[in-house]
Amino acid sequence: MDEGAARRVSMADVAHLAGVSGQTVSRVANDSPRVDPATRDRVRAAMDELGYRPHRAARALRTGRTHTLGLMVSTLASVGNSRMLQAVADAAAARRYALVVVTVASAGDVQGAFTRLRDQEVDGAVILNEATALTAGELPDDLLLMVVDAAGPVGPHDTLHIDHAGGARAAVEHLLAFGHATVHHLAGPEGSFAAAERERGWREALAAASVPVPEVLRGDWTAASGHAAALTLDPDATALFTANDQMALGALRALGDTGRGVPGAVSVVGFDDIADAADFRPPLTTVRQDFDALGGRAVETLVRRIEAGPAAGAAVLETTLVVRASTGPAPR
Amino acid sequence: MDEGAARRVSMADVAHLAGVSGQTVSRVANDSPRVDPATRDRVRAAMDELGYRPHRAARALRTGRTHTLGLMVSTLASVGNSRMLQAVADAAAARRYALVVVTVASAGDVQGAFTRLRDQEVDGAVILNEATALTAGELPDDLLLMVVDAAGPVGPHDTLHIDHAGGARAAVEHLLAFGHATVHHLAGPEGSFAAAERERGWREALAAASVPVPEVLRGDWTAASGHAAALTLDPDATALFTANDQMALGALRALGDTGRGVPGAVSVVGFDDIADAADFRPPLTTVRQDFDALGGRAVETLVRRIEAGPAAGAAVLETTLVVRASTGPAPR
DNA sequence: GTGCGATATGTTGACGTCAACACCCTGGAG
DNA sequence: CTCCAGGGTGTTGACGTCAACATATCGCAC
Repeated sequence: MDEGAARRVSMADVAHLAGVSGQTVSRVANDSPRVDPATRDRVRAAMDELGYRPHRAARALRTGRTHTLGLMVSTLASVGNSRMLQAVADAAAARRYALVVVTVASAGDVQGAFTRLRDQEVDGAVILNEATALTAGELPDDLLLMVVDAAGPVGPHDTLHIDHAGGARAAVEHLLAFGHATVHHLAGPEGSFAAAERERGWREALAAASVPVPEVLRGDWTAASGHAAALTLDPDATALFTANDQMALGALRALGDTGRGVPGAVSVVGFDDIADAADFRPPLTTVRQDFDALGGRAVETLVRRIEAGPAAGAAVLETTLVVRASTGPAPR
Repeated sequence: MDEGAARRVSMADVAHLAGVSGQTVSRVANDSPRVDPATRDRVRAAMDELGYRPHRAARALRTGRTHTLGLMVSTLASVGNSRMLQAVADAAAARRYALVVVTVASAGDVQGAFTRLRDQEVDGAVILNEATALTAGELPDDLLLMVVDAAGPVGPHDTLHIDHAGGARAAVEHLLAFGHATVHHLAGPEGSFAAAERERGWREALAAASVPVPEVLRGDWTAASGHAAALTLDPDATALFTANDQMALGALRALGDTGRGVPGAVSVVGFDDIADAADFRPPLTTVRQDFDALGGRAVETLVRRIEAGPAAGAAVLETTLVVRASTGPAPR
């Protein structure tokens, strides 16, 4: 009776022990209501006794669904992306979906990344549109996608994004309220939706206040690029809005090294509110985006599509301004 | 002939088009040598024409292997963990393995996390032993694991870790060479292997130099905890080794706020060399660990075990000291 | 007592793949 | 000419699950 090799426990084993058919075990495993409570208990007991766990692959083969989500991201080096990943991972786990991560090394690798998603047989995927600058034409329509950081519904896909522009406006208005003549901007890389939106919000706020619009500085989200860009900042500038916190870190160093105190000489506002921002010197005033809500919402929408069906839409999440010590009145 | 619903392309379809049996298609798909080159070309052409992709689930069902790796991690909020994830994801992708991420929310959730890994039917998993403080007793032996940051082979499992102690020694020796009377230490949380090892290296280096060992400060890897701990630093301290860069960031702020210049009054060394460290104020001297090598090595070993077989071992990777501007001579 | 609906359970087969085995050829040795 | 080796290919069946259909049982209305 006792087989040498430990064989996997299958439904048939459970069925045999519980004295029912395999189909009934299947029904119990899938919470079908069509099972007598007494039978259900008996089957459950047999499952526990044998340590039964359903076989994902077999289930996937039969049903065509893998109960797996994908996450496509360009890099995990940026803190924002890491936070998103964590949020998406948690949200997926809460819904008992697995999460596979696909990184897209270069812009030319986007189609390869989609192929990898298809190979994984994911039921759906969250696309972090950061730096990959996807156009509708690049998005396949044979995959169920939730595109984070795209302007509106892209083809048949849902989209979701933070209100980058609104957050940027709030940052600029905060600075203008301190009496600064204008606000300079250290933008993110070209081709990034988030960078473009934040820049747009900055422009709008300046325009609304009828204030001159300085030339834009540009970085690539890294602290190093922020440092380099800030070294070229107009000597007369008194207020700087950087498109993310890490570039703000670099800017703070550049300003410090050139003898311009923050916020004494120059006020600085970042974007993201990464965990470290409160410990920058000085602690950074920044625009907080709620990564957990973003990731949760993305997964929620995706799962609803998987399990229910169509209805593409777009959603926008609000930001909040977190005021710390890097902003103050304009020097007189 | 033309079915309404788009049905998946299977081996049978390819076989039919190429005029061979399904088995021959299978052989081509798996690079079996037992196929006539002409036949192989014909099958390949048919695959391309139909857009055939093998069905992972069916393959997994048949072979019992999913070609999927797991990564278990406590949190992705720390930059080090994110970097590891990225490295592991890239290494797995290079070997055409999928990667599923499992986060373990609390210490009590460890077994739940293993269950999730089993449910995913992973062929093997990389365990980042950060903060979860796994003991051998907690590690299941029905999963193939590669434990990163464990002392030696754990049960049947391979292990791998950075030479934390060696890196710490190098940091301390660097500071002592500047003439500091001793070096204080801001350690990581209790129960963390990395934190314990770094602390050990610090102690060893002090002992080797016959220098007094100050009381240890302790944080939880976050910048905020580093700030709080550093506020309690001995006023006479002139050198501080923090167990990671993010705590160093907090410490830099605390020192700055209490009027102690770095490196004028106090020299500081971190650990990790995160991307931002070069833009701290001042740029941080730190111990670099090569996350890419670590992740690559972990995956490489794991895959070899999966595809070849046993032979548990342990490996240690070296660190390098990166000297920047946060360290200097002891004040006289 | 008959008929019928509702509920509970069982039977069959197929999802796509690949291992094991069976078979057919070709060519060379004896 | 026979036999055999070995390469190339086909046939069969099973992995574990679940949808569809079939069957059994019960209660109740007529």
